[in-house]
Amino acid sequence: MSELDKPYNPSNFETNWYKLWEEQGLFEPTETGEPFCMVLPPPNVTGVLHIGHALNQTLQDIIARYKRMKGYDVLWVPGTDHAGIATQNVVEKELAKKGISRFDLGREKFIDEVWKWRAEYGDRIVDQIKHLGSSLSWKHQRFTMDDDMSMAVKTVFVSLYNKGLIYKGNRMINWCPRCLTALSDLEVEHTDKSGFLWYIKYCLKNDNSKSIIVATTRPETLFGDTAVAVNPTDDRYKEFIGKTVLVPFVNREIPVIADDYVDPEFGTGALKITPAHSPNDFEIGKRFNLPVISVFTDDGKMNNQASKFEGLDRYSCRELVVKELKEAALLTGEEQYMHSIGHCYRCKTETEPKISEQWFVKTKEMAKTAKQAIIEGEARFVPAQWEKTFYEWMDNIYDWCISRQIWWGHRIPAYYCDDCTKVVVAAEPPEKCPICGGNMHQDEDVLDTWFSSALWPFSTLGWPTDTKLLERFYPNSVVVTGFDIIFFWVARMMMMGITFMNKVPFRNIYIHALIRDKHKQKMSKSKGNVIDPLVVISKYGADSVRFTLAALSIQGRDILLSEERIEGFRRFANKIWNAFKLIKKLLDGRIVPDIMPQHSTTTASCWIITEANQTVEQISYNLDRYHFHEAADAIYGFIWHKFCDVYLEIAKKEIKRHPNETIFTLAGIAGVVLKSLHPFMPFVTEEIWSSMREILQNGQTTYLMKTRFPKSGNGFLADYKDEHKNMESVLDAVKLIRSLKSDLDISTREIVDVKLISSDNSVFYKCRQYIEQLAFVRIVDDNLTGAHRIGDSVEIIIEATGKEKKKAALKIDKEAEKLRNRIVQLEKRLNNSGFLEHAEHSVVIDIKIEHKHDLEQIRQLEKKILEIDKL
RNA sequence: GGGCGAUUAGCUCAGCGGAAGAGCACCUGCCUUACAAGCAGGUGGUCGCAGGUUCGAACCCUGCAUCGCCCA
Repeated sequence: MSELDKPYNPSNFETNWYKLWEEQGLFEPTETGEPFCMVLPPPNVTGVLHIGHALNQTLQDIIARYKRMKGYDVLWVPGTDHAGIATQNVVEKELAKKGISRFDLGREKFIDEVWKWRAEYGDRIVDQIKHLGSSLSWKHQRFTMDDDMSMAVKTVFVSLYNKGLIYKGNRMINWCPRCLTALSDLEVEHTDKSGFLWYIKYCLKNDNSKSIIVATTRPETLFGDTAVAVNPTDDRYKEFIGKTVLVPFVNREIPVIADDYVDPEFGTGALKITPAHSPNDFEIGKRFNLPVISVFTDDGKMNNQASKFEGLDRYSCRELVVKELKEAALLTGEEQYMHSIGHCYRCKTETEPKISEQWFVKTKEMAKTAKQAIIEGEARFVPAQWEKTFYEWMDNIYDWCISRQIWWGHRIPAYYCDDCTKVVVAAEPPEKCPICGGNMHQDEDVLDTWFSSALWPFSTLGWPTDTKLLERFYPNSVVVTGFDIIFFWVARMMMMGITFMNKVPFRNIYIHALIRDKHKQKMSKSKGNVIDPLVVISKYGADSVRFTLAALSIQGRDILLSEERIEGFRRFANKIWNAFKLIKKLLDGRIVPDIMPQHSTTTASCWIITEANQTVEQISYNLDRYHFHEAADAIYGFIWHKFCDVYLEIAKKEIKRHPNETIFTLAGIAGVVLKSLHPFMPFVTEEIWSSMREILQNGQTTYLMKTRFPKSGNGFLADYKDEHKNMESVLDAVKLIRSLKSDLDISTREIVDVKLISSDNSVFYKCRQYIEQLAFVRIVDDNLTGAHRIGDSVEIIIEATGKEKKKAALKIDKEAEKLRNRIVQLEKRLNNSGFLEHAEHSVVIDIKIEHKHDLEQIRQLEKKILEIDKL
């Protein structure tokens, strides 16, 4: 028994197809056709597939399959990211369960543990990806810590260092006291939190009676204060400038300084200056040559600068300081205050600004070039609105802190001499110091994970080796990603790509939305509103999940996803399944002739071919510009409301009247449907294709995946304008009859007599069988008296009693009302000389035609109303 | 504080100068030989507010309001 004879159940076949496609090498590039390349944004090796991945990959897979079917040579590079901090955290947690810290193991053994972990769990997300149907070129799979990826990283580092674009410097960075590493600006998430603004009294040295009150959100940093600053124009504090005040608890003498930076409106207009713990204060400190006194240890505790508070963590210290200030009458106020606090993007711990010696990439020039490339159209954002955001960021970029004080990652290829100050930066470790011959030791730090992913579009293709792959597939065609990593990833790929390949890394940058729940809430485990792609795939099938994500992908809008939506599109999959069950039955094993008639002869065939032609055009047009929603909508509407609702219904009988014509059209359109749906729903379409192999493929074995995407206007698909118009008139009549029958309380399936009146009756006579079949009527020539309905091209009459007629007439009244309003509108325009003079000629003509048509219709309607009134 | 975006049917959104559309939801009939996971019919909107440009505005411009996101 073929699968098609059973009810639709995607779990019966999805996994098998993926295995087959992969085994047959259908995901790999073929070296024929125009090259088309994408790199998958590499998911974290520690990660599990979430719905965001599902969206990202669905869209890419639609592109990949579509392009393949269009004859492109598609390379879609898969891979995973070593995710430095995240992975290290995961493995450290595992070890902690056994009571072991990474310091117990030491660097080498710890790294071994991470590799072991990777060997065991690293393929988890890769397996999950396959459930989605993503047609990734697995033979080209990469991991950011592979040897050749490491070589690319080292080569880039050395080159940038030699160009002076990488330097080591002592600067203010963001520090995570839990991960114990520096972070880049981007890796700090700012969120508004409710805190307090405390007002603290700093007494004048030698004059306890006078004091200056500062406002601060961080009283625990006062041990690091080295000045109090006021605005030079602030009259309140003029007398204090240049004087000395005492830091509470430690009584350190610090100056009162005047600086424009201070906002007199904020707090008391006086600021405590702690250069070691605030970027702004650090700048002021530089201007005034203030000492920099750090009060925290690396793990966020108070150090020996905090006198008796030493050893407390930052938060308890804050509490205690406030309490004791209160007791000492140095706290003059306390108010609720919302302020923005930085958090580590990996562990959500509050970060600390910290002065530290780190490695940096000079980004200003590279950013300028990257921006220029977008301006000149070398690469293009879709939707274009992201350009502005991109420019904004590139204009305000700071140097990128790339060193991390962790162990898992690409170790910085810088070597220091044990005996002198020589530093060697090289891909290969130097044996001896080139100056003094001393031993060299490598920098302890590793690089920011994003440093290696910035090279992804060319490192995965073999760079720095000059490979065929690189030559063929760089620049990549498009990169598809979420807006949340435009800066983390896209911008850095742009900078690195241009610097090392002299070309942008990709021509198009498609930015997709974020997925939220149906209440517009972000999905999060703590809220319990996550949709697990693997769960919904097993419930509804990957095809339904994919189609849902594509259908909801409207440019520039967030996706509001719920299981109900997926369920809805599963109905669509089911509809398709059943439609093909019917097609198979209708074709009854007949092989479609090789030579198809060049011109269709029946009205219904011409109509459905025309509709299919237009649908294929719409899908191509919209996929080419990344309008996934519109493309999905076109195929959905065509299949359900044109092919199933109309053509298949007609075909049930038409196949007896015009067997050849109908078989050819049915099979032809069936092929078009499967092919144009395949990028969206690869599994069910391939399954149906295979079960109809004899019929649709003339007995040959081919994968649907390998067939060509339907082309509009290719001889089979064409616009049969006249017949299409005729069919629309027929469908108009059907709609009128169904509606009138419903108003007359005649059941849908009850066959009644109907009379059609039209200025050109030939169409309705030619197609009378369609009408009779679809509307369940008998078309008669007798002059019926009864209820009427008037449409655009035809008037219909069904016999009815007076009472029913009155009921049906209500509708006519309503229609007449609408029509009259419309005519008034049209006449207003036609009587407006401005309109006649300025409007485009064709518009005026259209309006005139419409007006004439409406007048004719209202005339008929009013005639009917008169007749009915006489009853 | 700076920037970006949104505001159209009950909900989610198309439309982005020629006069209001879809899907879902809802209501009413139907167990109809592919599908009740279905079929047929139907209800529903001064397109956020106020000005302006235009013969003509949901669409362009200017303000305002509300919401969301990013950056400081």
